[in-house]
Amino acid sequence: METAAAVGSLQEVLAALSDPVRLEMVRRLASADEPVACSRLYEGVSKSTASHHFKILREAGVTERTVVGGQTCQRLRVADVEGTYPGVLSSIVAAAGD
Amino acid sequence: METAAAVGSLQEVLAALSDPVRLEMVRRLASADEPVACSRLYEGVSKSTASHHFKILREAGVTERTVVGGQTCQRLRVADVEGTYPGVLSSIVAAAGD
DNA sequence: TGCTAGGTTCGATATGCATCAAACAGGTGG
DNA sequence: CCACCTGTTTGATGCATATCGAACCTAGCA
Repeated sequence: METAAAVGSLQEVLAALSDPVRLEMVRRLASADEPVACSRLYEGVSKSTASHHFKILREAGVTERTVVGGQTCQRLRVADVEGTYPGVLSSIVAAAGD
Repeated sequence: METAAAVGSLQEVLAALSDPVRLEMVRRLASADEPVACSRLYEGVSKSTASHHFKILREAGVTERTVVGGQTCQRLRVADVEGTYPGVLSSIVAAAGD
């Protein structure tokens, strides 16, 4: 199982996904299927707010911070979350994807 | 599709399920698979708080209020929610069920 | 007609959280 | 070395919401 942090509690994961800004971030990460630069993941909020949301997602174990070519990126921990709560992340992303 | 109210937005549903008290209510409703009297659905909070949570769940379209033999009961709208957001409710309940 | 039991509604409180601007940090490229 | 670009941290602020007690409603029942 990867390495670092474990996926958070189901409550944490659901709370993380229940915010519109964060759900959109996750949706974009899921459709990209690779690490994405922070700045590509949000619109309409300030970067400090976005950074706050990144932290929530990270602490819930839904995303991970990686650095790709000097760029700070976020990666969706699909396998870890699906392994812990099968179907939860995928069905939510599918439902959000319209 | 039943009749009355539509299932709420995905955000509403996730927000409804992200509270521990409400998730437990849903978990009990799911395992019972039939309408359950309000008083059987919670512990540790006052009845006014519980009623507040019932309202949130109802407004999210997750549950429905029915009266069975003079008893006010809550029913999980499994089919409606699954029809709107396939897999979301079932996978969350499964994950919560440990 | 009361009486009781189970839910709901009403304020009131308090904690949480989303949001922002400003200051900070760490690379990259002139 | 110095600006610049990106993301994070730090307060501060305001709104949302979880919580409670008390009052209210509504059936059933004696």
